[in-house]
Amino acid sequence: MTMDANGGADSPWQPFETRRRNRDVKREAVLRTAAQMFLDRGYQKTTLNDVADRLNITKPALYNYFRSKEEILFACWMLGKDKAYESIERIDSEGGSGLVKLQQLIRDYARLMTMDFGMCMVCLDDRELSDEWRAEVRFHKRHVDAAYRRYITEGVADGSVAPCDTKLAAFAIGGALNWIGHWYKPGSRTPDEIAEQFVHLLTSGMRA
Amino acid sequence: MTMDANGGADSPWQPFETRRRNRDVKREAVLRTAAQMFLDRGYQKTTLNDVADRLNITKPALYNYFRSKEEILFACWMLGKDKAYESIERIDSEGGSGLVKLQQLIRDYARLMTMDFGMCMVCLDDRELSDEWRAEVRFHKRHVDAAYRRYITEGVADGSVAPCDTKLAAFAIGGALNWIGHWYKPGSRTPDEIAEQFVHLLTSGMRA
Amino acid sequence: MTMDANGGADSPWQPFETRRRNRDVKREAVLRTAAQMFLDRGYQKTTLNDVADRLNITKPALYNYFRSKEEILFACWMLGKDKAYESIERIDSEGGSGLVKLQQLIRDYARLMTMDFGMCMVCLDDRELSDEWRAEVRFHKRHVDAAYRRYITEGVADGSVAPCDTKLAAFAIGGALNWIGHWYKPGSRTPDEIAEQFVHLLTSGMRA
Amino acid sequence: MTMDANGGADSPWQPFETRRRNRDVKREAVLRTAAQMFLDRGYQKTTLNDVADRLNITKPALYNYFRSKEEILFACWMLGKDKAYESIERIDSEGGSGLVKLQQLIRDYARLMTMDFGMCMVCLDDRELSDEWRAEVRFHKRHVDAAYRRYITEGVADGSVAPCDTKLAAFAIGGALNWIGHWYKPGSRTPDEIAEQFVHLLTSGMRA
DNA sequence: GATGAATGAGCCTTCATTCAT
DNA sequence: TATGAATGAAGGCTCATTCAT
Repeated sequence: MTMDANGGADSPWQPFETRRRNRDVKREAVLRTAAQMFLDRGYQKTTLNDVADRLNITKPALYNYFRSKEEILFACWMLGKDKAYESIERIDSEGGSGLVKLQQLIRDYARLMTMDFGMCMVCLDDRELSDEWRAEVRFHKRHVDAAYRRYITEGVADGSVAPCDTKLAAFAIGGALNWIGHWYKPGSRTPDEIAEQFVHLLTSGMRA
Repeated sequence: MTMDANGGADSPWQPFETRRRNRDVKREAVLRTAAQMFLDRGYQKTTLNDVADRLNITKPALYNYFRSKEEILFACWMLGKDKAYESIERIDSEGGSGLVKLQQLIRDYARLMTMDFGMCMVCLDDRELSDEWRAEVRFHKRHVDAAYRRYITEGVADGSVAPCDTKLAAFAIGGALNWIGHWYKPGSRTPDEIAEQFVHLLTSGMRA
Repeated sequence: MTMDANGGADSPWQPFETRRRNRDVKREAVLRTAAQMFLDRGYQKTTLNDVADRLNITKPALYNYFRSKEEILFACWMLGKDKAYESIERIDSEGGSGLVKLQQLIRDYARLMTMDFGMCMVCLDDRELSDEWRAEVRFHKRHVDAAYRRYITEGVADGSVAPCDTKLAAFAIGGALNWIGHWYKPGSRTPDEIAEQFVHLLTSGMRA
Repeated sequence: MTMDANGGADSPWQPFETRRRNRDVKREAVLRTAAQMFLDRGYQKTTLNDVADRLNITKPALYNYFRSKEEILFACWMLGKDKAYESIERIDSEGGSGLVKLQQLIRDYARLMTMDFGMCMVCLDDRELSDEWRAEVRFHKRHVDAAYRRYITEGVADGSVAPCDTKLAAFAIGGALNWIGHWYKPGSRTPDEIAEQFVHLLTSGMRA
């Protein structure tokens, strides 16, 4: 088998940097495949053999990239979380009224819910995780939830949002958004259309 | 160690005594216990031994009331479905504007989501079920979903609801409500309070 | 439910003799039903529930007539054995040359193999029985086998049968006959036709 | 207690050592061990644990070679069938009178019945198999049976065999031979002696 | 890095049998 | 005599994980 072009000249050993990059590429492939299968048939009903088969490798090979099935699940969750955190950080840095920030978060989060790793956050059950990891997941869940509440509270304070039960309002909005992950299938409506509609549907009743 | 300290509280099976009563009572006790445990730790991670232990019986005794673990899951789901159907039928029979009907459904459904069997409908994964049963569950899910859409459509027609993307609006409302099952814990807010708040939050932006 | 005619006048308690007779009738019904089912689907794959269902009673009711499933199997075997013993006794008492006796035994045994209890002797596996019962069954098997050998030996002695390896000849004849139980289905050939043909087939080569 | 005293004799799995060899060798070892145990104590009463124990492995390891217990049973049967088919093919290719062919088949089949896989064909109950496999087994059974009938018919046609009821004659011969599997124990008579005697016993009465 | 083989733990389900009524 | 309910024991199968190569 000839070596492909992306490595060292003639040596069968690719340079360290290339090897590490290959490794990361493969790790991510495992992750993406696993995420899709977890979403498709459920975490418990997806065996590592299933995942390995789809990747054309064998089960033990997965252990080169992850220490356990649970770690794969955790990593899926973390990828989604990163996206959510990025949104929140960007929104916070951009400023604006509470309502504007809330609308931006809804927009971003709706789009996230139409993507694999976003779906993982709400479709996979954190009770599959060990105590430690579950604690971390729940911590991040609360962080996202806190952002909703914070924006609503800010909105009420700055007059852009009508007074309401902040906690329940955040749950309602979060629920509507999270649920996207449960019903979205690529098809009639694009993620952007969904996002805009949800911004409208979820905030038109909240304006001051 | 006292004999009944560990949770056999409302089990109709007294440990080794007085175990003669109505079959249906027992069947329902199995169902309620199983539902709680499924919700608490997940369907897959709940073993029939766990369920039986909590009921002070042995695993095979469960098979007097259900033919399989899966049938228990299905029965849990069906109980929740019955409640939802009752609501829809009552609302349909009582009449009123589309908006009123929608509000009534939100109210009922929010309360349902705070009860065990209601939670089962949204927290348990229908992919655990065999094809046949899953098909039935999904049929009923669509029936409930159709009610949301119907009320919205009626509201738009009778002028009580502002024109909107009916399908997405139904998903948004349904999602917010379904999600209650994922976060509700008896505590700060009563089911009725939640129901009223959700009626307000989810419909104030939809009025014509 | 009115009492049927076979008991005491007006008393709901039938006289002792009648009750005992009823009991025997029922016991035999259990036996016949069980035998047919054992033959039809195998001993292990026939559950006591199956048997009870076909009799329109419940499983524990069977225990009024038999102490265990194994005892039913044993009883089936014994019924077949009784028939075989009767044949042998009758043949011995009637006398005749060895060949005549052998032919008579073949005739009787072939017919027995077309009847339920006869089939039980060869189609049911005595390894299902406990050591004690199995020992008894095997004792009787040897007794029947011994009859074959005895008649052959007598035949050789009295000149009606050509000299041969007695033991193997008995096995060959016994095997051909026993196998009838494995293939016989009521249909093209009657038990009597089979019996006569087998007499011919199995002894025409043995004549002196 | 010595380590290898208990029967791991010909197991390719040395207890905890040197377990690297050909996959087919191991698969066949599983098969042979299972066949012996099925014959010895019956299919149902042989657990996979029993089989695994005797092979010095654990139960799930068996699943590397077979997908189910039933498949093991089926494979045992097929091995016996292959031998029978080989005989028939060879006999057909060698030609000769119907009687000669029949005698040759009796000879081969009698020897087969003294070997493990041959015994499996007649001592194991095909009702243990699923519908599909049972159908295949029965198809092959009929094929072998058809060979007996064919040779007899040919013999009658070519004058080497006296006219007779072909079907019953085939059953008689087949039964006598199959039964060998039920009584044969290595001991007083060698397989070859048995084979020769059976050729004589079963055909001397059939000559034209 | 990848694989074939093996393991240990566990779970659902079945069923003969018992017992109180 | 018959039953509904319950049990104990066991078995087949799955699967994440490990290990030697």
